[in-house]
Amino acid sequence: MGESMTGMKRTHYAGEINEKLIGQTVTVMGWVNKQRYLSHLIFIVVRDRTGIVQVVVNEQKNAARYALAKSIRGEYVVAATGVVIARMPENVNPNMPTGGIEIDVQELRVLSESEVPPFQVADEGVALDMRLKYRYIDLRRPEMQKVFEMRHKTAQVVRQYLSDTGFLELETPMLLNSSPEGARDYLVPSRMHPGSFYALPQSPQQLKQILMVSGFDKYFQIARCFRDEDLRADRQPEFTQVDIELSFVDEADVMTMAEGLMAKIFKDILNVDIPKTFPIMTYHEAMERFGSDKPDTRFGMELKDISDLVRGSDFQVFSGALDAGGSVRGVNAQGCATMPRKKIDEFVELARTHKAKGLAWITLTEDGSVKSTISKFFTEEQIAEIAAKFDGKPGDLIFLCADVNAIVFEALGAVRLAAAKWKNAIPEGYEFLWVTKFPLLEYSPEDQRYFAAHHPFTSPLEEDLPLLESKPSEVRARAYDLVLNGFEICGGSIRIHQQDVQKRMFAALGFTPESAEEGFGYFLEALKYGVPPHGGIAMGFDRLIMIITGGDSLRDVILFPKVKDASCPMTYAPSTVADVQLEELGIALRPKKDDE
RNA sequence: GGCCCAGUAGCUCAGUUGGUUAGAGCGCCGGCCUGUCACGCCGGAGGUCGAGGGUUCGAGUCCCUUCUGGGUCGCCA
Repeated sequence: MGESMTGMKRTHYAGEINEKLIGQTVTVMGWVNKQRYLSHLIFIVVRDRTGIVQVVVNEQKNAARYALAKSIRGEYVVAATGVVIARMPENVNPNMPTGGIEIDVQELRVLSESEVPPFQVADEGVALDMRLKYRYIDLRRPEMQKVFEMRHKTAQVVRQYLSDTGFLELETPMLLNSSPEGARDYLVPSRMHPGSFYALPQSPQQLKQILMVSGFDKYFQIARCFRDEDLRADRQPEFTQVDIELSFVDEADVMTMAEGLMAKIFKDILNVDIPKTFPIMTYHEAMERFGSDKPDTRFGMELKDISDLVRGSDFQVFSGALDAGGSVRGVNAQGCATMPRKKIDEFVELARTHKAKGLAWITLTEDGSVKSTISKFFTEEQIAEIAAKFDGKPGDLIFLCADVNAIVFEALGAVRLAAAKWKNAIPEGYEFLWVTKFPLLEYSPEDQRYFAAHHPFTSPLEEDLPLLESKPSEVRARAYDLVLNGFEICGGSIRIHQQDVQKRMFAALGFTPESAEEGFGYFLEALKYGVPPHGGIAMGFDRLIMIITGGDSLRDVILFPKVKDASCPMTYAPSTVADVQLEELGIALRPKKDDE
């Protein structure tokens, strides 16, 4: 049920009604945020995307209209025409932007009725699955409207800035072909070619490089990307990145461009001035100091290597790790000496999830005494020496971990972050950091071969090129990540533009010329016809919006996000399809086995 | 695929050692109130305690299985 709006035309948004309009006749249209009945008066609060405004209905002025108003319920869509009037001083609501005025109704229509909604728009703390199932109601909340307005504005700033600095916004296809390496593809079957499949882009990587071959020189695209991998709070199967590529540039050129873009976004959207340039740290240094390639540098608690202090000790865990070529390192959780034993156990468990065998600790209590899990194996002097290495003070809690470096870094990196969160020691603000010179290749023991850490078109550092065949794991990449508050928000690299280097790269990855041709044929072909030196960067647009809006999940900044099993609670996608559709595509489904 | 946490009214939650008829706030329905605005007051409806099985004289509470959601490891060039 609902009336037509014929004859009525919206003149203002609810949030636009103000004292300047007093005496004017206006028409607002929107959702009923709240009704209040007071004997012969009814107050209806109308909400639209700009705000709310109160409409007054008086029984004595028109009984029929009053009866209609009385039937109105929450979330009905209504149209109201009336005169803007000033409220009597005692009736002003100072908590409401439009609290000084109200609309004295002359015409009221119900454009659409609403069932009682499953939750109230004003409710805080509604469970996520409810919000996602009824996302259209959830999105009516002013906070959500604000998030997506900011998302829009940020996209506008990106477009404006890049256009102004000579970039072209170009669209690449969504229907690509699957390529080896990398994440799982979302596949799209081809009706015209039964048995063949398109793949949705994981990123427009190869195509944007081809655009450089084509001479477009400076390209960008706000591109939807797809990866069929498991979800996380900061990972969705489809997401948006600002994809950028430039020709005739080196690392510094790309980084300067990205710094300018960030400065523009933070100024225009948040009115925050950020540094003109960001600090640069190598991957190696980031791991040594923070145990992470995306460290949150808003707080200290840096990792320290105490291998030399504990070498030759009777403590098997430490000496064993050292003998195996690993290290003993730790992190000083400053001010955490009061951490309850139960909480400490959780930290040990946290380290274990990151494959550490355990976690030792030294508590420097406020009264000057020292408690430690390793006191059996070390003298008081030795423990004092270790504590001194961490600049330990009474009230501190030092965590120690021994293993191969990769595990020590990862475990302590996680411990460092968790300790700072527990202690509430992470200050507000925005800390940017470039992390550079990532390893080019990573060895996979399972597959007994190297994989590209970034992608196979990332250029090695020129000085490391001779190691590509002899010591592949020591080759560093001309890659750079931009880290903001512990989130990787941009990643990019200078690409390989010389055919011979590209061939050596594929060889290092275990491809034969034939298998490389099979997997990347069209791309390798393109590289034969004049390739400018080029590089680029991709910005995780959703993550950036999440940080800008202060959210802690990507789901807060994506309209209709997927949940843990990659389904959509609102549309119920994915779904089965009719047999006839499968037949057209030449697809037969394998019958389910009993144990599935 | 592994591990951890949660699931009680439409929503958010409480529910003691396993013990009478499972509660609250908000919302919803009805009534009253001529300046409400988190309106107030009176009354009312609303429950397969996620599902299934088990232990027990007795299960929201204990055990097993399972489903749903969240977090995380693997995975994510």
